[in-house]
Amino acid sequence: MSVTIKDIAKIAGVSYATVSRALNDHSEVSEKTKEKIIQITEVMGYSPNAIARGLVRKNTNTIGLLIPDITNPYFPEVARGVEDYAISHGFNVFLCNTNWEEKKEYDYIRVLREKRVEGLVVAPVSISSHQKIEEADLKTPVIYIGSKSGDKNENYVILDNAKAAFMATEYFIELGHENIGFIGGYENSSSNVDRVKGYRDALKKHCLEKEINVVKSSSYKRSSGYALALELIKEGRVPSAVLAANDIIALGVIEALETHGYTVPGDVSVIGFDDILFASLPKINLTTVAQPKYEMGGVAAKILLQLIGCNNVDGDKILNQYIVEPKLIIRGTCRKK
Amino acid sequence: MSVTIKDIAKIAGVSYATVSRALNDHSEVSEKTKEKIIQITEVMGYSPNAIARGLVRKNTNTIGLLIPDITNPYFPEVARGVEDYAISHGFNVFLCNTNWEEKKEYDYIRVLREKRVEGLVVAPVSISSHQKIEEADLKTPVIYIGSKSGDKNENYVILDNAKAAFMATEYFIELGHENIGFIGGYENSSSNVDRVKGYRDALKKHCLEKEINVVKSSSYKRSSGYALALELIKEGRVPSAVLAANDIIALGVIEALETHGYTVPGDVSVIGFDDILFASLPKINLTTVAQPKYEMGGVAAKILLQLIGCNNVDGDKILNQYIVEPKLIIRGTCRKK
DNA sequence: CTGAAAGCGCTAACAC
DNA sequence: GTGTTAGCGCTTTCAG
Repeated sequence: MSVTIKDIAKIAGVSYATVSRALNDHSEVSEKTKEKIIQITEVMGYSPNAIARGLVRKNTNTIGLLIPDITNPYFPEVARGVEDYAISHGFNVFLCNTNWEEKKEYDYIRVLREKRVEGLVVAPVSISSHQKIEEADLKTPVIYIGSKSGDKNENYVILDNAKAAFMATEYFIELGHENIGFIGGYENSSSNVDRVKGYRDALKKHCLEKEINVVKSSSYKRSSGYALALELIKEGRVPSAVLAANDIIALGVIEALETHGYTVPGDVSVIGFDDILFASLPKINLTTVAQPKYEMGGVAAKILLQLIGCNNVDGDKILNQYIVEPKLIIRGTCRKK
Repeated sequence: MSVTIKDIAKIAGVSYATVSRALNDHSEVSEKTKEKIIQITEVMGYSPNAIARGLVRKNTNTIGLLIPDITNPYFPEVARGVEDYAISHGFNVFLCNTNWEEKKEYDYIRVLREKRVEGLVVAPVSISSHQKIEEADLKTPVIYIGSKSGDKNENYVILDNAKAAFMATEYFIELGHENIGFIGGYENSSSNVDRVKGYRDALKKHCLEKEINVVKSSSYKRSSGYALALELIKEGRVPSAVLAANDIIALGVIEALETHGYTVPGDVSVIGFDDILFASLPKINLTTVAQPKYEMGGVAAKILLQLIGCNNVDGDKILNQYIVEPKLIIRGTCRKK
């Protein structure tokens, strides 16, 4: 098959241990033989077999990245962050899209384990993913992005979701809104729970809680935002402001509203989460709670590599539980009531 | 370290070959021992070592996917297509984002080769990627998405770009436009070249070629569309219609135009390529040439698996050079001149 | 500085 | 049915 270390040893007239040493830049090889070997290596188009090397060295220099929806611009941005950090520290990343399916997530975890990735950064499908991963007993560090289960020993990087929702809701209130709804993603996702909490706390603080507040959840998709908003319209209880659990849901909400005679922000104000690239388009101009996506990915990768024990990790140690401050980006989808 | 086949053999009181056979479902193992082994396997949390298996079987059941910009919604959609097909046929995919950098692409090819992926689907950074990959002499099948070099033996799935651009340009002409510009991506990308050709052919056919047609190219990014449109504005030669090489460029063009006092489609009509998800938002409502992204990914994966010799491949054989028919999606960014 | 040899975890003949 | 053994391509002692 492909050329091996033995082939090149034969040609160079040395033992294949020497070839190995030369290729791995061990100091105890004479410059002369090293050069010779490297040259042969090149003419023969030798490519080291990472599989074989991994077997003896017991490492793969690979981490896994589990993402639920590569189609939501939030995640590619995060992925770029972890990838860039990992690559620049000698690790490759195996990016897997779980498509919001628990089974797919589970299958990937199994496969990645078999492939002996040295760590996992996971943006879980749901809160139960944490337990599932715990049970899988990977023996390999795991860091969560955007989700936490409450386990004290868990590693995560996450937006301060409660605070973020609180901020956004208070902003609505400052604008004079009293009937504020929340349209969420997966009801049992960690961030959804925290965002509902922040939203409720803000209402409570301003004594706006008596209202029959609308809180709906289904999934983190545009279609779901659309469908939920449609329900509201049909039920005749469209609030004057809605906080959506992410930008694409917000986009779906706006779409439903506008195709049914409501104007945004004229009739209803909308705030999203994430600040995806498309939120800033003049025509979209969505008010939203920003997350430093790329940076969060980088931080997650850094923490993971720390955990793996990669000593290349640059700069100071980071805490294993990293909470990001939210930032409200005020654009054009909100208006004074 | 982690539990191996030998550990479980010892406990089961059999040779480790038997364990291997049981785990791989070879028929020549008694049901009884098989069951026993599988049970031990579970209590001990055994996970087969894909590295070791790969070494002896000489396969990895993994393909590589090179994508230039995971941040452009076009590519995640394609990626999902290849991933879904690959997964359902027993292959995993190593998704790599080259970020439009030749070096990164090159590095990934090297790494993927070392990891012994069994095939590559690549959406190249530029036309020179083909040669580079050719020279790398992977000994592994490669299929290109959205790009071809002219090499007759090459495998690809691609939109009929010339036809697509021709269609779009003729549509402009039907609407009465005579001053039509083209704002491209990378000048030396295969699709850009073909699209310029289609655009020029359409102008030629309708004797509109004498005009000093604007053809500008830089990169497949929104910022580049914005910058190029800005140039046009400053040079005072804004056409009445512009064909953009993809949707995010189109979005950038529209953004530049609208923030400088032009209206779309009032003053200038715009057509993009790809029909990304966001193009269909009512507020964007971009007229565009659609590509069946997900399907193209699936087809690419299918062809690649055929090439690899995976006999699971379902249905009929597909040609190794698959050209997709373009489809013009007429929405709201074009108007009669 | 270099060679010989063991062994990483597993599969696949080949025996019995 | 099951055990024995060689070996996948490489790194790494241990000698010399």
